[in-house]
Amino acid sequence: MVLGPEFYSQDTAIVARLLIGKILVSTKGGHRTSGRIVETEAYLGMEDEASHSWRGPSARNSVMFGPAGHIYVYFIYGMHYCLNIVTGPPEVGEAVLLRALEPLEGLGAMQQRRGTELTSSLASGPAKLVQALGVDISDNGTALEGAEELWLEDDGTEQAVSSGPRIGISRSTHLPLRFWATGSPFVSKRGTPG
DNA sequence: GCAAAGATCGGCT
DNA sequence: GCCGATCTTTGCA
Repeated sequence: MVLGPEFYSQDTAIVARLLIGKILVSTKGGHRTSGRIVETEAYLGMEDEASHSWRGPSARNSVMFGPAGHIYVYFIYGMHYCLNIVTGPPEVGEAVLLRALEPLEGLGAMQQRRGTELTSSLASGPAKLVQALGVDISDNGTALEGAEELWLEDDGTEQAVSSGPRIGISRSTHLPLRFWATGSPFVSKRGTPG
């Protein structure tokens, strides 16, 4: 089944945890590619100084203050995009960063886009999964439900989930808002724990 | 206006 | 484990 707004409107940390095991599907560029989400991070509103939204709405983060279930894509480090899903009520500006996928469909297209044949390197990082699925800034602000190029599915898989501090940030580092599929070899490297 | 940091990755030591 | 690539956004003058 395809997930709808009532799913994304829940508490952001809950959504981040529930997203582990769900399937992200892309048909961009005429290739069907998909992967199971194995790692996410929650980014909250003004109490979370690591979140783009903590100082309030701006030109870049405005999508975070829009409807839940929409996509927030941003450009970082001069060369990478990251993919987020807007969550919670619109006025607080919260979202979940997708950090890693286990590749399922369209391995050939992913290998071509990523320039590697190593399955464990195709989508094991936030910028990697964006590249593997052909996502770019044109997806910023689009809705997941009813989309023709990018959406999420639930195939009923039950997945054990671990949690811990987020990666690659310098503020609010103590918050345990990172979630990953316990024992999965497809999570991003810098987050070692099982 | 300018300077610095940033939710990263890949290559090299 | 460290470093450079590369450019947008933000903070401060």
